[in-house]
Amino acid sequence: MRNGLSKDLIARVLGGAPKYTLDELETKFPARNLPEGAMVTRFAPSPTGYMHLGNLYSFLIDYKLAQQSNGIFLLRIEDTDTKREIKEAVNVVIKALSDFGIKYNNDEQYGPYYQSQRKDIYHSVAAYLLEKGLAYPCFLTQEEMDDIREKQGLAGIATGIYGEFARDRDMSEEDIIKHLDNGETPTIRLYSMGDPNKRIYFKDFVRGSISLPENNEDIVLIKSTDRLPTYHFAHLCDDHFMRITHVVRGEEYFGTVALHIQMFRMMGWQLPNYIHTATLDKIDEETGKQRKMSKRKDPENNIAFFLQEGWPTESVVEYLGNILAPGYEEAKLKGQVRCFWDYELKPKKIPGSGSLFDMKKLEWWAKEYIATLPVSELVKNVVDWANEYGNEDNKKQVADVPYLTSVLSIERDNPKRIRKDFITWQQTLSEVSYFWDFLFNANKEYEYNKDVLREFLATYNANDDKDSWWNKIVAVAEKCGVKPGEVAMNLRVAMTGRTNTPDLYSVMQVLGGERVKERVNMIL
RNA sequence: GGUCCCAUCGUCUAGCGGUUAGGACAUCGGAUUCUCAUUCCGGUAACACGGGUUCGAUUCCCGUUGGGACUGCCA
Repeated sequence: MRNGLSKDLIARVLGGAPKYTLDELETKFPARNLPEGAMVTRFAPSPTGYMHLGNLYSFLIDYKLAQQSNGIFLLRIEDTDTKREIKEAVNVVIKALSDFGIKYNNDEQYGPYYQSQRKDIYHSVAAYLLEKGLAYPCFLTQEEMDDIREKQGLAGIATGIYGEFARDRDMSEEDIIKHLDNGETPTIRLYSMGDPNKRIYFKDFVRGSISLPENNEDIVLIKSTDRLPTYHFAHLCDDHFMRITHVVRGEEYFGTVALHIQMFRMMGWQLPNYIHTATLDKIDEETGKQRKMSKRKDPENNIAFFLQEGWPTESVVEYLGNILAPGYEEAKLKGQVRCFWDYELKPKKIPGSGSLFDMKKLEWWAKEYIATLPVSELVKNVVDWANEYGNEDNKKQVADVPYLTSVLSIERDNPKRIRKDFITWQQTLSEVSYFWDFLFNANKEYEYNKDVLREFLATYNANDDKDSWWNKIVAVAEKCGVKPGEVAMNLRVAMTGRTNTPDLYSVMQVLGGERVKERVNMIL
């Protein structure tokens, strides 16, 4: 602790007098009146214009915890990095939440929810700290700090502004005034009294009891460039005054917990519960090693990728849900729960080690999910996808909804035996492309038995039921001296250009008599 | 370099001192009177290593190795 600054000096240092006292803030943002056990969580992304899988993983946990405890889930925009701000980026965040069916409840009383609009709050808390001698203005320039870091690096000691390197820690009011008169804007730094030789103990919901060395860095609380708070200070102020009970964040924040605990204790505020999640990884193609998913290298790390390719968002939720709530899949297979939102997530079970993202397993979830959909829902999803993300061909495919419906209805009547070859909305359309003449490619390579095709045409009647249709195939086979399967295969290739298709009779019914004849004649 | 986290089949995991180490995905076989898909049946496949503690370690402790995160006026 150092000498506290006078009120006038605080106002000069902060660029204005604080608007609130601590007591006023406590009254303005009172403890929430919620039932026992209700969790208040928040998703707090910085708006970069890009939402990655880690974000999704994180807000799924946040939302789930609030949902299952009858708590509250908030969205807070961490837009304090003015250098990196990107227009429209907030919309990307909001769209991501809504695409995945997540609703947030930003009740007005605890707002605003943009950190850039909460300056009064941060400055009021900073003023309190300045007054108590728990923080101080620091006039170190970027160059000076770079020098310090370099020297520390050379000496092999921890980098940062601490101890003897914290030049302005105990600067007198007179000197502070001199710097101010000189037109300099200070950063506000924490006056750290931590001793790295001592340890700080805490409980993480995922990792259990942990201890870390105390923090002795005089970290920046308020930046000089824009007078906005750093992450650490915003976390302190916002998670306290928004009355967040459970802070879910990536493991990259794990090392800063000692600092955060130090700050909460300094304020005499109740510490939130921490849940530090592990990374989502993949195997690096160049090195063959496991590594965190990367924005630059991995297109599938971008949530938008899954929307563009038409993955059912529900299946992505199921897949990630099973990772963050191990046991979910088993419960679902046993019929104990219908979907992820019915399954209780136990914070202690959230994995503490990185998971490899497994596209094959996602595909399985997607197939399973689509197979449970009524045809009308399938059609709706495919149509919506095509209109938003599809190419011109896709849009033409979905123009005739009744026809699309009959195409997608094939082999869907028996709930126990629904085909599972649809993975994404996009892939669904390409899977059935041969049903549209403008996409149909007659197969010229195949060595047709043209006698078979001629014989078939001679007796074909589009109105035949399945049995009569099959009986005719058998008859053609006998007449031509081949197996019925060969007749079917000749027809299949002629109809679709492919050797693998769903039930041939159904395909031909949907195609219709005219098209069937037309396509056979194209070969003959 | 410093600090911290993690470690069961290829992948995601169950296990909480005594189990034939279980499930799912993937993979490989077999069955299902038209291919494929589906469905059903079956198989291959794991406790990183070394020390302890214990009558007994996958499980508890220590070390090694391996992987990861952090080390910014970014979050």
